[in-house]
Amino acid sequence: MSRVFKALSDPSRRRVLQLLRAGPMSAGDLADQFAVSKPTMSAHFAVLREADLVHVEKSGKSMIYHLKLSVLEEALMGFAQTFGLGTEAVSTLPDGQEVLP
Amino acid sequence: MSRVFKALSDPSRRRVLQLLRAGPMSAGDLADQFAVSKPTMSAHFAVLREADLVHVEKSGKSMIYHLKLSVLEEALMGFAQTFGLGTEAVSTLPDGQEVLP
DNA sequence: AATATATTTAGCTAAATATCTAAATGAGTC
DNA sequence: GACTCATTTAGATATTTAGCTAAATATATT
Repeated sequence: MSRVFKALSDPSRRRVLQLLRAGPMSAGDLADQFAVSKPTMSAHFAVLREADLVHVEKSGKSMIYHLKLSVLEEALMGFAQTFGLGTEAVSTLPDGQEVLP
Repeated sequence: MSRVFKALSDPSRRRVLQLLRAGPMSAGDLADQFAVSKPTMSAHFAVLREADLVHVEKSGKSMIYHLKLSVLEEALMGFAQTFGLGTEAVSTLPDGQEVLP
């Protein structure tokens, strides 16, 4: 849990996760989106791996990173729930309409 | 946002927030729940203040800390939402039953 | 086998963090 | 005003972090 929040405490790492939302991406393609050196990004990837927020698949000479959305969800929502957050029934019905008893 | 996640990345600080869920508490009473020195806890409190997760009220010679649940909620759920998390309509209806169109 | 490409590891610096003890500040109390 | 209690600040040290360049590793390609 600490590792997840630590991972999320850096804007670059949060952006990596956002990029991976759209689908798996190689380390190089990810790194190209950032202004820092590739070794620096590699270190960020390592932090995300240690937090188990991504999973890597080897493909030829590339490393393909995948977002582990379920892990993010579990950590974020699990923690939120310990504060009673995130589980209130929020209506998605048109305004004024209700589910009848 | 970074500051919030940084604040949440420490177990002691997360526990401080949990303790404050039950209601406001003084710095000393909070610190008594932990094995580290008071100055160390004071530093943790400062991190929580900088993340705007708590607010402090002076009372006599004590400092009373309050949880800012709304700030925690905004940060946590706001971030979750950028991943499509936390807003899925989770049915609270009896199994098999549905809202008709 | 030599070369090229993709990524990580090594080794470094600078800055931030967590911890401590001792000292300073602030607010009641005698 | 002197004393006590609650908390924070100062100063020291050890660890971690983010960043860099240069080197190493692994896989393809020629």
